[in-house]
Amino acid sequence: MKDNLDVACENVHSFIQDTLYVVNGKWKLVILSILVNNGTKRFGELSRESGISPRILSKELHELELNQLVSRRVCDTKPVTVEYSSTEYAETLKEVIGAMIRWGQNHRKKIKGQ
Amino acid sequence: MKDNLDVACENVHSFIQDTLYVVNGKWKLVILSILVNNGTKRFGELSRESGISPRILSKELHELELNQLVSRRVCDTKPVTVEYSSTEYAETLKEVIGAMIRWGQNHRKKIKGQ
DNA sequence: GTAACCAGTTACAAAGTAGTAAGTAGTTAC
DNA sequence: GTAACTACTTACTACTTTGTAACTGGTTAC
Repeated sequence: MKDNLDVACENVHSFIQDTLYVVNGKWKLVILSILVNNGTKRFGELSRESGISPRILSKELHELELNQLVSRRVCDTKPVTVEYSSTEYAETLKEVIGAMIRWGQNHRKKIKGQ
Repeated sequence: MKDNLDVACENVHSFIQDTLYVVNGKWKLVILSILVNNGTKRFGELSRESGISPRILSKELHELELNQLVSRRVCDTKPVTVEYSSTEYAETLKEVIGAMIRWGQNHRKKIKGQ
């Protein structure tokens, strides 16, 4: 026991909680997966593509920025636009995001088959 | 773009949502990480070790059972005890759980260093 | 000046989530 | 019979999260 994951800590679950604290809610990992996979997006693009309403999107992006997972850049285009990108630190979440994408794909297959 | 994770789907984020739908909330991944890492636990043990109150724990275990991630076994001991184990299907979540544990560890290190 | 586009924000309502505290039910030890 | 242990369940409360709809403020095109 305890060695089936390459971690041998007694309170392994506290690390899970730390991670969940940062990427909590319905949307943060969705936003990050879009930015990490597809690159920079504007506010409106993100809202349309993810289906997140402006209010929520704005809040989530603020929180992601606080945790240095997303960076915001204002462009002086004719109607001002704002670009959001995933940071270098967000790249460290790729493993988590990738694992969740693969599990979701597999799970959908499993559910369909039943 | 789009090839930095080994998935090339337009709506990769919908798979994330599928996964989140199954392991949503503050506690499901914590419970699973305990069962996957430490093996079978009784109801009371799980409650004490995780700090989850009986009400919530009961609810979460029911939902995990519905999704075939946890199995319940009643033992006819003197005061009846109930054993909860992670299922084979839960093993497929190891990648997700492991990734989150490693990220949590790394993140805690990063926060401390700042 | 009116309409349109962008990036939000505000007010409000609804729904979901978590927690506490106490109770139930069955068995056992004294 | 009373207390204690197990595994829950119930009632109630409080808080958080999410959503909708409408509005702000700045710029441009007609």
